[in-house]
Amino acid sequence: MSEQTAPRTAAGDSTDRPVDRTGGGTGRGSGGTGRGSGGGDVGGPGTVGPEPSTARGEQTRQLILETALRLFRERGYAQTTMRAIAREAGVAVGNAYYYFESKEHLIQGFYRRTHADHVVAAAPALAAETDFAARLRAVLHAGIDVLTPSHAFAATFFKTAAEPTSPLSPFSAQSSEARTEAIRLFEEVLAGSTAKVDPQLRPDLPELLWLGYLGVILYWVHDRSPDQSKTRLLIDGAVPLVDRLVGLSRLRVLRPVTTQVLELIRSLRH
Amino acid sequence: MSEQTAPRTAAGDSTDRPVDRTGGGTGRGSGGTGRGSGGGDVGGPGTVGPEPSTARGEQTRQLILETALRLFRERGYAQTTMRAIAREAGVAVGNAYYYFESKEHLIQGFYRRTHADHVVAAAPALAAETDFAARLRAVLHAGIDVLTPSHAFAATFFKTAAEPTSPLSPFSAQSSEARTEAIRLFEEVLAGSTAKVDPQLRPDLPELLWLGYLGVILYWVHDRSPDQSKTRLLIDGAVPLVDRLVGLSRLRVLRPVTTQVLELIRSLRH
DNA sequence: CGTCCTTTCTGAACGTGTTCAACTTGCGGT
DNA sequence: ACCGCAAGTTGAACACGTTCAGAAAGGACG
Repeated sequence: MSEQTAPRTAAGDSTDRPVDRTGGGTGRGSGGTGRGSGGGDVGGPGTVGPEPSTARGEQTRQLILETALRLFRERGYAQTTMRAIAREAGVAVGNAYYYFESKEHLIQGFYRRTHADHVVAAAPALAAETDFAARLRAVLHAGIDVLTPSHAFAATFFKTAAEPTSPLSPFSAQSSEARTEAIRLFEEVLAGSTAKVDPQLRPDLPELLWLGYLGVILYWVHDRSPDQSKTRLLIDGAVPLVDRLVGLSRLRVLRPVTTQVLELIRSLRH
Repeated sequence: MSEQTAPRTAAGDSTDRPVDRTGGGTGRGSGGTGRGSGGGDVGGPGTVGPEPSTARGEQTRQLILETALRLFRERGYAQTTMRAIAREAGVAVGNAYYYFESKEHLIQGFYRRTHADHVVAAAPALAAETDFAARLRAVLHAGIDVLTPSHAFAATFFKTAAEPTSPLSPFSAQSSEARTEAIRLFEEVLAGSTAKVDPQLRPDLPELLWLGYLGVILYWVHDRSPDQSKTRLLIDGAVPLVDRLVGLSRLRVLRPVTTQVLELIRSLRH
């Protein structure tokens, strides 16, 4: 998809144009859904793509995104056509492309919302628990909880995230903001816990935990068991192991192994 | 892609038909490319999809596949259109669909060839070495060696393999044959080695090594370093760790952990 | 009111993967 | 020779994602 080059041959002419239909006037209520305007939240460089709003056009943007996500959930990603999204939202198909670079980019809206929900769902446990394993377990389960209603269609597009060239890849530059935010959640898992961690492991651990979370999601996507119950088994089984491993990393005897592993990981990161 | 439902609305009529062009007659030499015919190699159930050949039609099939793989390598997967494949192969576009269910299914031909090359490339080392780590390392490097010329375009479609609903997924029923074959390679790594493995781990180890290989490929796909040199680092760094881990699994003290991990994995497999 | 400008919005048109009804071939039977 | 008849082959047609030249809104300034 994203490696297209757009050949452009220019053949037809089509001189005449019907011209009619001056906007259907879809009513459009005024009251907002909260969400303070302000408009200064764009901030740092490298923010997400187009973001071309300076007025009530933001409403249109929301409307299109809302409609798209609803249809994705109702019919699935592939079954939802851009034409259908436009029709249901009461706009022209080109308008959707004014706000979103491509159909895939609509997914980023889904990511953002999902992450926000994840943070909310994890908050109570993070406020109450201090045990590392319990905190990690709660955060992982919260993530799957939030994702669960979307399993059927989420699976079909998480593949695009697996493509390296896609801007939706969790490793892409375009996702760096979302990635940092996600890692922060695991930083919090660690920070609020009583776990004693090898100091040389400490700075890298949140990112490693996030990578582990990606692994869980990868499994979840492929999980065909009812209610994805096996993913729950995976979490409950893996967390104690990770906990034990983190604890063991402080042992004198294992120090060399820890060092070796960390150095390998660091050399591979970039 | 593969979750399409094909709406079918039937609108246009188009009564007339030009009708002309009675086959271009592309010459087509007779000599075969070897490959004993027979036709009894279909064997077990669940073999790969259409497979509709009973004559020189097999030649057409080969021609189309050959052309497709060449174009993929020359221009990339997305840039190669089905029309271009058909044109270059000297057939109609519909003909390609007679032999291959979809554009994606052409990829399976690539998989098969790649795996065959992998086996060949790994053979010398497997014949010479007996050390487990050396054998594993050689097989992993051989896999990447074979894949390397295709890195640019392989990356763009390995994503489809990540989609659970795709028949190209390494976990799908349609891939079970390819999967079994790949695992056999790691079985051989183990069988020909002098390594002493915990007997409870032994039966599962080949599959786990194969999973590890998939992980290496996943990293390789995302590897943007020149010549994917980091993937080589990953292999050289991870193999000794795996080797040590396998060795440690026999220790009395670690027995419970080994058991626990194996039970988790078995419960997750299905 | 008119004139410029930017932002928003439109829908026909393009190239793509895929389908399908009809056509051509090759071959065994009579 | 003729008739089937299945395998092979064709290309127009379809729905889709995406693009683009331009129309409509909405200000700000005179």
